[in-house]
Amino acid sequence: MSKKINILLAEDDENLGQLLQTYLRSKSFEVELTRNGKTAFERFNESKYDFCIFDVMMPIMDGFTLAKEIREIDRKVPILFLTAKAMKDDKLEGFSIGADDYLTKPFSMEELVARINAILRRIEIPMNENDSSVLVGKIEFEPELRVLHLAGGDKKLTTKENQLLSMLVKNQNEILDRQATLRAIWGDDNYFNGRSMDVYIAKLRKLLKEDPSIEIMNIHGKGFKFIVKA
Amino acid sequence: MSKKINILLAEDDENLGQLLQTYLRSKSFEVELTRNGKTAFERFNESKYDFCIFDVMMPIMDGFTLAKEIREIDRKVPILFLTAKAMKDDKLEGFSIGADDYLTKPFSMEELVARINAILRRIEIPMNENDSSVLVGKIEFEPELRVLHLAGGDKKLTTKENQLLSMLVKNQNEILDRQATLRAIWGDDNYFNGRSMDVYIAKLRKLLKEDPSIEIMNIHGKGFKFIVKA
DNA sequence: ATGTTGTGTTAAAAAAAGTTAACCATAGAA
DNA sequence: TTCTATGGTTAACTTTTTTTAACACAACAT
Repeated sequence: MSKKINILLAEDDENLGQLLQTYLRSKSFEVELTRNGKTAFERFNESKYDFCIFDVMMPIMDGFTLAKEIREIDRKVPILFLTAKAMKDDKLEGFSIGADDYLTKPFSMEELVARINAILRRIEIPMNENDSSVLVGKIEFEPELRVLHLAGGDKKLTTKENQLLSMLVKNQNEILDRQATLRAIWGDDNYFNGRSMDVYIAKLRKLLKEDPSIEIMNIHGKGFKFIVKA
Repeated sequence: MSKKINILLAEDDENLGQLLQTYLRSKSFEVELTRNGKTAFERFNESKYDFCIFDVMMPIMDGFTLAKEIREIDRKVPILFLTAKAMKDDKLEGFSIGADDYLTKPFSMEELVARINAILRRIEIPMNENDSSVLVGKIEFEPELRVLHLAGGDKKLTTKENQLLSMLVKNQNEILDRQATLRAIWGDDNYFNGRSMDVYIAKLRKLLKEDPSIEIMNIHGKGFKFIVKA
């Protein structure tokens, strides 16, 4: 659905760094790993990150200093500290810089992800994709408004029609997995939901047949493929 | 000067509750104190709060349940838990509900305020708006006064019309969950209340139809989505 | 080929939502 | 007090949306 979240991770401990990167990637985050505050700051200025995770104690430039630097050029990007010391003063120093949270080592991966998600819920994730209007073949499709602009006039789509067409278009020229789609839209991939989906495929084919360059192709046993011929 | 932050505090311990309220007020927060989850939920639906602080263990309705209810109708308002138990499971349960932070008793007042500020830094505090007036499309809506300024003249809204429109507007462009809304406004989501809600949706559509850029869209089986077209 | 499973399609049934009006409770006016 | 205006609920009927059924056919396996 939404774009992947970009995380900038600064952790000098080789093992922990790798572990975090691997785990977070498995949770569908984009993770850039740096080994100290200096390089982290450089990376921050080169790319756009949605989230920062900094170890407090690092060589060359520590996490607090790094955060302070970053806050001067970006007062909103969320920062979460990892710290070995559980001292209260540290906590406060972190927050006064503008940290959003901190975790004391050792911590569980689940808790880290839970906290990241709690913070992310707050912020507006700027999506570049302007999916307010998509041109599919010759037909204009507005998923947000659930409208298809056909030659004969606008056609309002129902909830299910809209969801299914959205997924097809988003994965155009790729196989849209049958089971995954059923779970995504119907919540469960039982037999009847499957038949229901087939009914909607038929409806969409009928709606889109005014543009012969569009085809919803069935991949036997796999799913459907939305194709727009050149 | 920015407007005061409105905090909804739910704490059954008389002493701690008073203490927190007093301290937070001294820090220039507006604090509403409630003694259990049930009344807190009612208060939440009546007014607008920028921040929630909930004790986990409370009579009648506990903090987690309260948070779960609130998250269904407001997925953004920050929630911080106060808990006596330091059990890891509890932490996770809290975060998965969408908590932003938690503090284990006993905690220091300074740390509480530091954490509140850390979280508030993230969110857009809609302060400038004399939240007594919202512009929705071309139509001005004053939830506090329960008035819609229509082209033909002012229209006084009934309690239910006002509550429903408020919730729709507050969650505009997002799905307003049918069940959650029923629980929030009608207290219970039985069949008849559902039909009643549909009647009010019809009334609101009729009222708002003078602005064609406004649409109350039904998401079959889920709820309604208040949309203002560009 | 033959049987089995998956898909295409249309129609009927069921569920959800839209709409209008009748109904009911209650608070204030007469 | 009764009457009336108001807000809210229930009822009745309509339309829309979704699911299930039915039957035909295609794809695949044996």
